[in-house]
Amino acid sequence: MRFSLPRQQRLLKSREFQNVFRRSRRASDGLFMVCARFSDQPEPRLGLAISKKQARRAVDRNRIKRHAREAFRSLKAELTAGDYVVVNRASATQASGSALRKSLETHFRSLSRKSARRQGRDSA
RNA sequence: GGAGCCGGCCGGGUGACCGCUGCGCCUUGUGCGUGGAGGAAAGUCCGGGCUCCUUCGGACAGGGCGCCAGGUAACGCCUGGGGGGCGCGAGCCCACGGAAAGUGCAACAGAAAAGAUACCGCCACGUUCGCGUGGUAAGGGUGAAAUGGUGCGGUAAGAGCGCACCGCGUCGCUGGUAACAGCGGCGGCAAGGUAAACCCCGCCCGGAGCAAGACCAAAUAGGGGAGCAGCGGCCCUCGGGCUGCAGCGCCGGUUCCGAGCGCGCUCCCGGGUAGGUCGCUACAGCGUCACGGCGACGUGACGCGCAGAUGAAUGGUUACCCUCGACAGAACCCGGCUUACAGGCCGGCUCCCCAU
RNA sequence: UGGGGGAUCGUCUAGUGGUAGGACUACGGACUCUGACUCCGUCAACGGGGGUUCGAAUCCCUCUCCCCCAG
Repeated sequence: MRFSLPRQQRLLKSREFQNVFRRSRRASDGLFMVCARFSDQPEPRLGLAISKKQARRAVDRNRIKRHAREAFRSLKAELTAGDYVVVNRASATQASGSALRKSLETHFRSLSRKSARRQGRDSA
């Protein structure tokens, strides 16, 4: 099932998050920062780092996480393999659902494109 | 028709496709079926269950509660009643025990802030006409609060000084389980306020919290050095073991005592690690009916199975409809309280206006 | 998720029921030829709401915000 998002394609351990944060490409705006570390694993994987500091209410955190998962799931097929971590900024709490989706999709695509260019240059 | 009071309830709906997650099933596949947030899941303000800590007993601290009766596992909650206050009313609100056990406090103002006194006054006497002495607390004035209130009598002026009514205290009777109420007698104004000041009285309370705690597997370690090690008995492989007293420690997050428990002790150095399972949802459970009760609630019968994640699940896209959707997301579980909340529904009741 | 602590001038703080005090800063003045130092003065606060009390920063209830601890 191409559009599914099982737990194997999620980042769960603290070590895995540290691994991404240590060396990663980043894209950000007022709503999110997305970090990506590319590797030769078969599928792209998603990690969520939705902080309580930036989204105080549980409802807001859950909403942001749902939109992040959904955006990743729908775009997964066209993304380069690697680990992606989504970090929320303060204004994401007030943003509408469609704005969150749009921002996330932009970040995922641009990071994926950068990696494709880099890999092309390396092979050439 | 308008204004208002009380109680209860709902919290977008129906499909399609793509996803997440618990459980079940089998033909184990990216399969099928089925379940999947709240009335507050929130704040963590109370009360319990559960788990561990030796919750053992007592004393003293400390904390909480506070009209009466009942409900409940328990409560600071709820129900009914009493008293007080607000409202025309339906109704609403109240930390509502004790000031005659003791201690403290009351700034400023005021004569005086609690067994003390007299500023302006009033009255009598004296007078050098300035005032002095004595009586008095009705009037003025201060203050948040001033030694019962109103009226009549009384008097030099006054005063519970006397009387009536009210208030207060006390005794009795009646009603009520009680809080309390009513009636009657007596007392004769004493006993001011403040207890969300200390306190007294009565009742209650051990502490920590599922990151509690239990289990499984793996790995690592089962060390090294220094100092000090009372008295007695027994065993024996002569180095230890068991045991009594003494001693030391714990006595569990307040302390002490008793009981109890543990024991070679103290210091220094070194090594070492984190995965999984259970706890985890079936119980003070939910619904309907009947019975008891004014009610909270209880009892019985029948029916139902209703989230259990662990970076943490309920979403996305789309179609249609409507009154265009508030506050807000379970994390061990219940009972309350408090706070937030678009809009709407149902039932009962009060007041005002109009018509008949 | 659970537990604990806190909120007073712009900043750091004192204040256990009776006029909110101090230091630094800011502003004004004095001193100086000018500046610094020093001295004098001024401005400025009890997180919000409710209750108890004659009177609340202080006592009680409630809400909001901030910080810390436990993986």
